[in-house]
Amino acid sequence: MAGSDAKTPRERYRAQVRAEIKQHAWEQIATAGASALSLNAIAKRMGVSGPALYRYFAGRDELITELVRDAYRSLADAVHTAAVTGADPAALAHVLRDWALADPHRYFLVYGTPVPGYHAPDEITGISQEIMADLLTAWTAFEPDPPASPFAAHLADHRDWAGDHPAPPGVLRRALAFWTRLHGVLSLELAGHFTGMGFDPDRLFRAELDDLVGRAG
Amino acid sequence: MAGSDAKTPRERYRAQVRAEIKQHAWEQIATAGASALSLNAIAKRMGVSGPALYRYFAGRDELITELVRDAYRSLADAVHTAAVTGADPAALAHVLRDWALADPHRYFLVYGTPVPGYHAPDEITGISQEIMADLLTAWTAFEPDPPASPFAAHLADHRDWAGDHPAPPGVLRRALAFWTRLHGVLSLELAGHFTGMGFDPDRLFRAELDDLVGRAG
DNA sequence: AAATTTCGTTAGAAGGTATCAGGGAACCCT
DNA sequence: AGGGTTCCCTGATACCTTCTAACGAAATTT
Repeated sequence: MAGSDAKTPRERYRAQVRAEIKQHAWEQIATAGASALSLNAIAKRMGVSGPALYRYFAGRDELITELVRDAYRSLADAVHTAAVTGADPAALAHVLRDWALADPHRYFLVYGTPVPGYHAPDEITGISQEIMADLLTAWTAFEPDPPASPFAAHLADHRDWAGDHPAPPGVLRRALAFWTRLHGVLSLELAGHFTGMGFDPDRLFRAELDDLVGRAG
Repeated sequence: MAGSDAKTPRERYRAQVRAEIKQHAWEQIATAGASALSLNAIAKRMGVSGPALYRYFAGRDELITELVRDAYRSLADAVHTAAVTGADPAALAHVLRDWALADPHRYFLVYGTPVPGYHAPDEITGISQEIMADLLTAWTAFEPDPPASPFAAHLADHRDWAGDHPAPPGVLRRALAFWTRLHGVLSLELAGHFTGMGFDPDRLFRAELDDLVGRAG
């Protein structure tokens, strides 16, 4: 967990209660989604009264923001763990898919419909860049210099999202397609848009992945 | 609008009020998203008291379900209008993109994070098949017999979603990729995940589209 | 030991969904 | 045209939600 090494007992207690609140929040989210998250219900389940939670989170929004951050962090860690052991893009794709299927609501918390007034803090864009960096590295190792294209050139001219990663234009293009295409399949699958269509979502995911890595889809 | 040809004055009045409620609902959704939709606020803006709306909709859920249905219908009509005038897949893609950009919250109502207990009624799956049929027809005209693949064969064996459309396996594969890839780009763009990344989302959309129709991406 | 900070409580405002009882208007039928 | 019926709207009510404010108790610091 994050920053549980506190000095004073008060801070330790505080961190522990915050963690407990978040855990209950995750359980609620996993059950009924983020929109059903209720501070009151969490308080009731913790055996304390509603307003008590406001000592630990400024409000529902701050709690959700923290959960989004944790979810991003969790995904970035999963991807990074695989990346440092030399995983190729296909392996990273399955890490992503496994992470998404493990808790669909968590995936939607990160990549789903944006909350009305919510705006991602800078820390989250930083985590997003971490994921992108691992993706770019894996793609560079897998296919050092993919064919260029006008759009790839455009990406090379607007590479804010790539940080200072030295990936060539073709790799930027590959990593971006990797992200958007797999998200397209995953989000539709998790949202249930494939149910009743008959085919196997896992095979679609693999087919799209095969397309990305150059094999026959 | 739908079904405004009623016999009795009572039914005409009823249909008109329902339409007015839905219009206010759309304004609210376009402003702050579906989660911010409030029956009370609609009633207030219409100059009537809260419970009055329950004569016209059983509750918030039924209103949202109706809005989802209307949104689906709107997209299907937009696609179909283009399809019957001989639009190719690229033109249909831009119809989809224009429809999505015209009201992002409406797009998320259809393809966004699913509502907790909500399950799509059969009518909606029917509309979804209409869209698919237009897609399959356009792809068949554009590329009558794309190369086969193991996954395309799987699709041909599980073609519930294609109704009785006679599209060959390769076309099924094309139409599915068309849907998932464009949704991947669009949903991430509309959710704001590209803001701050630097590149032009429209160019990414076109690049993915070029990839789909066989041109160099 | 005293002062201060922190915590959790109850009370309450503001707003939401949804149900119910009743009055009154509108419609339908005779 | 009048009588009966049906439908619509309102206000009251119950039960949620987030969130603020004020108070008392407990723990930490001085």
